[in-house]
Amino acid sequence: MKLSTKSRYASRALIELGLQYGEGPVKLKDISAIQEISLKYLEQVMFPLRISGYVKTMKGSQGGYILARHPDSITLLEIVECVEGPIAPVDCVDHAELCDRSEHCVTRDAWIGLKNVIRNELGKITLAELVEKQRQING
Amino acid sequence: MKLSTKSRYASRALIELGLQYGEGPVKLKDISAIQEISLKYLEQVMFPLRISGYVKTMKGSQGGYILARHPDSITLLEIVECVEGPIAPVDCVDHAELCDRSEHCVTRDAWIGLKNVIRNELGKITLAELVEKQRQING
DNA sequence: CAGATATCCTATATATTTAGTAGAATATAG
DNA sequence: CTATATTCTACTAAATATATAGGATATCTG
Repeated sequence: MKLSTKSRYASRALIELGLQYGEGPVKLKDISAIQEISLKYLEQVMFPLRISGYVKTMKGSQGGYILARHPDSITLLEIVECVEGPIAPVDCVDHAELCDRSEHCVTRDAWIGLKNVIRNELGKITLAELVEKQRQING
Repeated sequence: MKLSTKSRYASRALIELGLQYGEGPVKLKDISAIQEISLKYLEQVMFPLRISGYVKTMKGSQGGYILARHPDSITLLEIVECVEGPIAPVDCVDHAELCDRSEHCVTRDAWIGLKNVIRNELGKITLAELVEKQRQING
């Protein structure tokens, strides 16, 4: 039951973008330095976030990343599922056909319940909240 | 955010033991056949459950496994954490010292909240409930 | 006591996933 | 034109997951 570094890096990167929301593009190089994340790896982590429309980019000098949506409208669930794929503690939860016993499996029902509480919890946390907390910490 | 096969196999194996609770030992060979789990792998999965006192074993002919505790007193959380180790979506949740920024990390707070809802959900589900549902399915 | 059986213990193997690294191509500001 | 930043593709090392294998040990039964 671990999140990969992709979720963690993506969350922290988007918080950095949130801190600069409305103030022009932020370079990955800067995020990489502040958050101590490999630049090259961060580029890959950001890729699906761009494809899914959470961030926009501008190439070239003075380019960088900006949030494509208001921080209020982005949840931690969206970030995690975007970079990590759909959250499901067991594959059969989303794909019953993977296992013969899915139709009459009591544990599967438990895993479905688990999936729901995880998604519900992460869905309640918005990027805006995280950014605001970060602002208070930064002072 | 995946559970390993250990959690899934352990849960299903303990349900089988629960179905026979009070009726003598159950052989892994039988569980292996019913649940379609490799016998040799199942032996390894059961090991920590014995060490932690969830099951007792009897060697030799007519031997096998029995629950060492009443199904009412065993939760899915205990089973999962026994075979898989403590549940924490990110390592820093249980070990703040792993990361310099733990003290002032807003994402870590979110991961702690996530850990809590996961453990709470799994902690509410008892083996007895799962066994009872399985009985109804078996007819 | 002998033999069948089932667990116990340790070692090894394979496949997949994770977490990066590397380098060249593309686009843009100045 | 040049420096800069993203884009795209490929590759790799390490860790983890998922087993398989074989022999040792203990126990019931005849």
